[in-house]
Order: sequence, then structure tokens, then C-alpha cells
Amino acid sequence: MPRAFSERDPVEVARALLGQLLVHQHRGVLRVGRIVETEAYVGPQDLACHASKGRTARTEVMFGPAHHAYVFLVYGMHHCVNVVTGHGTAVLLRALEPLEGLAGRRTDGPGRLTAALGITLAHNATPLDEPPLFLAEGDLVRPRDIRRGPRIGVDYAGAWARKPLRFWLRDNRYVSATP
DNA sequence: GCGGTGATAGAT
DNA sequence: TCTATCACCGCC
Repeated sequence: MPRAFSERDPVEVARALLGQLLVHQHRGVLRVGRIVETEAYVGPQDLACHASKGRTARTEVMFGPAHHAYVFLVYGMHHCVNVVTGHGTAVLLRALEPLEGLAGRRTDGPGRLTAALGITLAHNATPLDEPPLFLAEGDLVRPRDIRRGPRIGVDYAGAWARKPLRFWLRDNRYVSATP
């Protein structure tokens, strides 16, 4: 995918990423999943978005060029990967449909997704249009097959927690469980 | 439902 | 330096 893909409003990108492929190439091993669930984090004003802390060492990548990876560690053990859409915005990848190199691995949920593909903090700030970690063109998704609802795990964000910024493919078995 | 785990940000 | 907090997950 070209970098221009991610140089758009994060909500548009969150929808457009559904059906696209996330690929990780590591020491000759190829792992590929189809993106089936995303969440938009829409900028410094969004209290659920890490960029609401302003520009810090951690959030700086979100203010850099679009189409780069923002990877962070939560709860001391789980990595989460985002597609940076610039200006302090990003799209969290929450679930994949396994396509290649993922036999027997669960890819529903942001922590399981990164564990299955082998994504770590080493991938933070890397461009997503070249190996080892990149986005590739998948299939076209019909707008009617996209569902939306509140984001997961951000209850602390008040009214921002209730905004429908989570997107997923209707009836897809790999979408993570809804609380 | 509960707690592990370590990076981060802000306080001290 | 210390401490609270956390875009989760597996097991109870």
C-alpha cells in the first residue's frame, strides 16, 4: 500500500483498513493476516488517544509521517500496533483473519494479533510500506458489511469512550469478543 | 471476577 | 527516585 493511503482522516483510514493485509517478514518466515477490526484514535483532543498527553517521547511517532507503525506495550506484557495517520492520530489494529504462517495462532484481539505476527517495540516508528512489517492490498469491502461501535477498554476517557470509533467486518468470526 | 507485568508520565 | 496507571489476556 502507498503511504498516501494513511494520509487521511483516521476514521476514513480505520474503515479503509478493513480487508487489507498486514504482513510480517522475519528471517524468511512470512506471516499474513487480513484486517477485520480497527479503532480510530482521533487526536490530542481525544482523551482515549495517547496523543492527548501531548508530544512526548512515546507519542512523538503519532505526530510524525503517516503510514508508520506506532507500537506500545500495555500491562507489561501485551503489544499493540497502530497505523499512524499523522497529527497525533492513529488506527489501532484489533483483529486479523489468519491467511498465512499463522496456523494454530489466535489473531483476535490487539495483544494476540501482535504476539501471533511477532510484532514488538522494535517495530515502533518503522514505515509500513516496506519489510519487515508492511500493509498490502487485500480485498474490497462493501460499506454495508462494516459495523461500528464504541472502542474497547477506554472507559476512563469519559464521553470519548462512547463515541463509535471501533469498526469491524460484519459476521466475521475473527473479530474480538465484545464486552 | 482477578491479577501479572514493565514502560510511561507526572509527582516528589 | 517513587508511584499510579494502563488501547490486554488467561485463568479462576
